[in-house]
Amino acid sequence: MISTKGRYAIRVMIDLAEHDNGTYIPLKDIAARQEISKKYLEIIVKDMVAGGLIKGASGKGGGYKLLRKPEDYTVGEVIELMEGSLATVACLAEGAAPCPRADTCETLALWSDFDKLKHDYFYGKRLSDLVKQ
Amino acid sequence: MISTKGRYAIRVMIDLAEHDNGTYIPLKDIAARQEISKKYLEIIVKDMVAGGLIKGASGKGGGYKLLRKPEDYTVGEVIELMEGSLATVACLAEGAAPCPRADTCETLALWSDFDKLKHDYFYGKRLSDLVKQ
DNA sequence: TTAATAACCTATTGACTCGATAGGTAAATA
DNA sequence: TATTTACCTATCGAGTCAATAGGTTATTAA
Repeated sequence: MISTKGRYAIRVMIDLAEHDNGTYIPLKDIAARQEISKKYLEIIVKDMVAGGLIKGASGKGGGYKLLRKPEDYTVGEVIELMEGSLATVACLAEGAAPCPRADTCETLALWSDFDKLKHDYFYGKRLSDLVKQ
Repeated sequence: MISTKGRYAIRVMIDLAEHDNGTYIPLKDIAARQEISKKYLEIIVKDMVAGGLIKGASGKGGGYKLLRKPEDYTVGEVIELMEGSLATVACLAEGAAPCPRADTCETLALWSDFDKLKHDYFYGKRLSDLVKQ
């Protein structure tokens, strides 16, 4: 299950893309449009800034904006950043301890084949694919 | 992420398929072969019995056995039973409250298309596909 | 210069899940 | 009748999830 962190992050990205007019978009506006607690969103956009997805500016006239064009973001990178990993099972996550049963594991291919499918799907989707014109 | 419940359940199914000789297989043996705590497996096989995947028999000579042939089990049904749902996001899980934003949600198709892919993948895999000859 | 705005920071919360462990009871067979 | 085995209930510590709360710093417009 993808948690609110990943899901809300994508909605923030879409909102920023749809309301991009060169200026910074205040989180207050995004929170109102998306009907998500602004306080909770703060935590999420903080990670998005740290991860290089968006840029923030303090003070009056401040807010957030995208760093790239919508077609240059993949959904996969957003989810992976926010959720920590896209892996279906723990042993396939980045930085996981090597599994001692890997050589004889009869389910490894099941999971890794699916992970490939998942990776291709989400890295094949771009932010621009989600934005309404 | 698929938890140990789903993953261990599949390994139990594979173990039962590979050691099926008509008799019941004691959980002690499965636990030893799979290197999983027998006590913990008890919780898991209990759900598997309740879900109609396997059958248990008490007493000496007892244990567990499959109810169908390996080719008549799909991986999807095992995971879905053990994890409760195969859904990627909460709003698409069976019995979820209808989302008030569904009509205008710009991410719904993203998730439901992926869920279809996932469903097809896991319901397309059979237990017999995982068993070594 | 000051008031307003908005990001940024740290901490805490309650509910829940995860992955087990523990100890006991009932059933079936050799 | 002793042994084996499933079956049952309860509990646990650690962690995650989805927020809430309150304060500080940065920036700009009046």
